[in-house]
Amino acid sequence: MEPGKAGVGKRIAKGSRRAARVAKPSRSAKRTTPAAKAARPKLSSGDLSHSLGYRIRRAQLWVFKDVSRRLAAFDISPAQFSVLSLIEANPGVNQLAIAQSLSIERAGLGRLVDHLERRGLVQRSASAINRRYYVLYLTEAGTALLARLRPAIAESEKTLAAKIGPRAFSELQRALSVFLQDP
Amino acid sequence: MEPGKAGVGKRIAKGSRRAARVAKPSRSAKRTTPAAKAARPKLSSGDLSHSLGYRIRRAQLWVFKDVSRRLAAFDISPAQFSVLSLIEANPGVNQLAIAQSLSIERAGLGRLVDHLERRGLVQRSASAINRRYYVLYLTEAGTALLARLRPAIAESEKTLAAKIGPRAFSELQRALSVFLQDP
DNA sequence: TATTGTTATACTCTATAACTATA
DNA sequence: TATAGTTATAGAGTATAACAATA
Repeated sequence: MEPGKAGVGKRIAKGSRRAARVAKPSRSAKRTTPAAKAARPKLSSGDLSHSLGYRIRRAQLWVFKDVSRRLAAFDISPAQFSVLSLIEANPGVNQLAIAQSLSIERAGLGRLVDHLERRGLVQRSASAINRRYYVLYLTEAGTALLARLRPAIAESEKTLAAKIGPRAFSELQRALSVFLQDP
Repeated sequence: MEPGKAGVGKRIAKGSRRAARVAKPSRSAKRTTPAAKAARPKLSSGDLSHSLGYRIRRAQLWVFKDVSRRLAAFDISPAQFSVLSLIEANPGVNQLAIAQSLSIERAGLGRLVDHLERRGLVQRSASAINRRYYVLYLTEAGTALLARLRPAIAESEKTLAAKIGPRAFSELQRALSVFLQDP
């Protein structure tokens, strides 16, 4: 069958009014279902659930959702936490080294550090020996915040370990350690 | 130390010319380093490498990079592959069921299905019994493409298994299976 | 009134590319 | 010529919010 055949691609504009957007504040949405969601017949996941990529994505969704929720109490994202941790472990690093270590684009990392600097968590100063570099340090505020973030991360892991069992948790940690080497 | 003190936040506009953007086509960039990248001293990852979230992200980077590269040969993303797989395993599903099963927003899924429909891989037709529904089926082209995608995924997993060892691979699969249950 | 799907908006990530300043 | 960093841009993904059609 060729692409674009047999009724495929019809979809007559079902609601083509636009540009209304009056921002009516009342009638606050609740478009996520309360119940009647459990009453739906579950989908077969087919081969998908056997694929490693799918499983890793499920794991990431689970773990990141919980970690993000806990870090959000400090207005910090997982990526920001990683950067703070790396700066603390390597005082005076430059931005490119962090970007490469975390597999983040240097442009994106620059914006991220901008934000941390504006919040007074990171000090960015020009290197004396090579003026192309910015060297990064945690401020006292950054060090203090990081000390409060770590227990939040630990709480998250403890919760997961309790949910899946400490044995399964440590096996998971061990199995994932193969990815810590170079990419 | 308060935020915004002691030289923090200075950053004197180091290159404030903008709006040049002439799109000179020659001199094609090569801004990623050829060598001299191995010569850099490696960063200490500090506590970060012990955190589960960090390990899962490393794993995801590794696996998705390889899978994406292989699927890109068919101009398909991992998310599109998942949707095609789910439609094949559940002919006649509606969009919301897929979105919930994959933890994708329904708005984003709509755009994704739009794309697959335009390529003639998915047929989207109105349900006869409930006219709010679109029911989704793979076209013959979609079925045929999926049959060619699966070996690409299998190749990727085989490559990883060879790299880390079949024992480590199956332990990884088993350890990750705890996330297949409900979130 | 609740549900399915679409559209719009915004914000983040990612990936490129071009540019400045420096080496 | 190569490197560190910034800026701009475009594409995805995510998260809301509003809306139409339908139940």
